[in-house]
Amino acid sequence: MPRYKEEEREQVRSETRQRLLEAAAVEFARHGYSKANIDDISKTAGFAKGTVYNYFPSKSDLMLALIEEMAQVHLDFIAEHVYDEKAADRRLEKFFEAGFSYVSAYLTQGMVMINNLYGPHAEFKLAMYAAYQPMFELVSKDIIALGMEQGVFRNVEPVSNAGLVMNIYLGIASQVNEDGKLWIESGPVADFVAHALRI
Amino acid sequence: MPRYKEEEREQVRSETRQRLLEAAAVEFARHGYSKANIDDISKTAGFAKGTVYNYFPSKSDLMLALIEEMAQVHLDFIAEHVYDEKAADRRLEKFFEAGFSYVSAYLTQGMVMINNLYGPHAEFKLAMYAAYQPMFELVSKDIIALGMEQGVFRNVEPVSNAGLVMNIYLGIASQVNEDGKLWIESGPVADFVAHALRI
Amino acid sequence: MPRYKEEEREQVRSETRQRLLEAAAVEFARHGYSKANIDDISKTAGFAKGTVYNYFPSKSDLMLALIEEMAQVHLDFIAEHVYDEKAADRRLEKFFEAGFSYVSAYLTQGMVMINNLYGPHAEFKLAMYAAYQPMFELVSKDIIALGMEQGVFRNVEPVSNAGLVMNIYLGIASQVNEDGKLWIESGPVADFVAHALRI
Amino acid sequence: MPRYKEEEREQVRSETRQRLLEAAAVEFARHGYSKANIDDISKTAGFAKGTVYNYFPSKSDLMLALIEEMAQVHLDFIAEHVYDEKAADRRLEKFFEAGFSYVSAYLTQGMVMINNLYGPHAEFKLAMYAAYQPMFELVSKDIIALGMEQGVFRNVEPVSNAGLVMNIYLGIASQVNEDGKLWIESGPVADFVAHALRI
DNA sequence: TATGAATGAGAGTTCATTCAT
DNA sequence: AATGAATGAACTCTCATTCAT
Repeated sequence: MPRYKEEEREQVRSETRQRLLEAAAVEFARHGYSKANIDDISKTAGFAKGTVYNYFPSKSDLMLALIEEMAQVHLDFIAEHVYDEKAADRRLEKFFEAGFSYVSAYLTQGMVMINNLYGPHAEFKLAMYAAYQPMFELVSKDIIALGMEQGVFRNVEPVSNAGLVMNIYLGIASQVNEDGKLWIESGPVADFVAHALRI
Repeated sequence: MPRYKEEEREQVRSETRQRLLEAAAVEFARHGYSKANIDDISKTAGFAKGTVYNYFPSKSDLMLALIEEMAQVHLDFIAEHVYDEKAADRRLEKFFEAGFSYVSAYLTQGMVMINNLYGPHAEFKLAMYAAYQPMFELVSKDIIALGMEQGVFRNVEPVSNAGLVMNIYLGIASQVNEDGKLWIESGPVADFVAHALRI
Repeated sequence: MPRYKEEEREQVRSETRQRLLEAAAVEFARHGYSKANIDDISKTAGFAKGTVYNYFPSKSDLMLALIEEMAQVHLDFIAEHVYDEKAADRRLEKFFEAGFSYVSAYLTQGMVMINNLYGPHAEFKLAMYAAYQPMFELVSKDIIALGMEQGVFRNVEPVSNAGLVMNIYLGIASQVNEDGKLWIESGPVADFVAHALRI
Repeated sequence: MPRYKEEEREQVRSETRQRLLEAAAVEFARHGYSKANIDDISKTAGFAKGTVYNYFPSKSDLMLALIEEMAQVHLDFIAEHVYDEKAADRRLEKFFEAGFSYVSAYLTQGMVMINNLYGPHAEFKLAMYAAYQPMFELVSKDIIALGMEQGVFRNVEPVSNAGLVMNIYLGIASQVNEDGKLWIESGPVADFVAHALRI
């Protein structure tokens, strides 16, 4: 049996899919979902128009797949840094630090994230909420609730305060410029939030 | 001279324009800028397609006009309440209270504001920044800087902290549901921010 | 009130619609439903592509409207001649005579009729059956059953024999060539059927 | 010489070809020629897309090959039964009986036959006429002309009357439902035609 | 001032066909 | 002999915009 051939094919498919997702992020970021067009996405990925449809049934499925992928990478990126620390206030700092690094490093993905979160497509908004649930929990449990246990944060409602923290993060993240610069650094932001939460 | 006729005509034009802007808000909110269509906007306003073009040169000019109009109403609404108070911390409370009232009362306008702020159209984003500059100044000067003068807020950078406050406001405002409900009330939010700013 | 303008508009719409239906018949006849394309239909009618969609919501709705229209004209054409006669056997002759005239005169419509009746589109086939029900009844009641009453036809089941007569008509009609010629004339066919039905 | 290997390969090719033809019949019957697609045909046959092109140069060649094959089977099926009888009127009965059995037993092939005969593809229509010529001759010579020789049929033009008989057969055959049922049985039809031809 | 018929560029999607493996 | 990834022409449908009335 041509098992070797099989694997090779799988490899090719996987790489093509990845290139398409990256190209989709670029185009969605540049023009927004509605104005981005499949032809350009394919071309950007180095393929012909039809190839997209060998991998994703429709434009919106392409976006949904991209959302999944982005959320995973984003979470991994942040978690890796946050869990380096044990103290909740240090974790808070790391959250903003890593978070801002992410949007600087992944400019296009960041824009797509923001567009979906605040944009008019209910379908994508819901998919975002679902995909970002783990990150939300990281903040509410492994930072805020933890800080309360550790006695560094005052007694607040972890869920709604996690909401505020995420809001602040995303609001600022939405304002990266095209060089990956933000109008404020992670330090002052963490500071602001720490003041709000500290005992 | 038929001055009286002139005024009457001016009156009609003004009302038609207003109805078109309101209809535009409804349709832009419902479908987003790209998917909203001129025909539906006219129909919603009770006119035929061509009428839009008698008032606005293009779809994007319609949006730009709407941005102007919305920002004005929004600012008036908030200013009216904020300037009722003299104390900066009370003004902060009023800011969130009035702000949340606005997005509850003006659901469609609120959605359009958010879509433009966080959406992919650079042109509209810039127009938003310009149009919301006065509100930004209200926060930085007449709330934060004032609070520092009054000795209730610690010594912070007024501009960047105004940015944070606006971020928090807009981030939460972006999550109104279709009944005008928000996931958090203005009290806790003002409280969170007050904690962050208070001496 | 601009009643005159209104009527004029109605007039224009009606003519445009008619031209589109005729062009559709031409293109559907020439290439079949699937291969016929909206662009060519519009062009044939002397309009741009988009105009079709100002009159018919979709390609298949265009076909359905065409089926309605054709069936009406077809029935009127045949009924006019058949009801000239009182005797059932004369009516039978007239049915084939007028029927064959119709397919000669309305070449494209005839082809579309046949394609729909015997083609793969269930939706169109059903629409055809519904639209041709009146003609079917003309044959079963006003020819066959009548002939039995008049004592010129033997006692047969009117419905299934009407089916056979329609089959014969349509089968032959399906073989018009592009000059409107048929391989057999109405006389021999009427004769064949008369022999089959005569006492 | 590996003559034995050669035969084995020939065997495989022949079976694959047959399976492809059967799958093509299924898909052409279900969706019509234009909407049927090569991918589904291959999948239905249990092969990958490319395989079709190892056997048939194009989609239309696949249809042409299918037409040949179907006409052969169809003729054999009918001839086998018709030539059992010696008397022309019995042969006529057998013709309809076997004919109707064929379309009941070979539902998909029957549909493809009808679609091609009455459909918009001139190329396929011509191929059908050529492929069904032998059956046409069977009717005109070995039934109608024979019946005239035997003195059971009146003196008619064999060719055009064979046309009528074929028309009747095909017209009725076109109305099989998906269970293989027809709206009329072969008896009454043969009877109708016998009446038409009998002295 | 308001209308709505007509336009045509543009977009998503399908799919016959090719070809390297 | 069989595979299936890639291609790109072709097609349906949408809609901002124009303009004669």
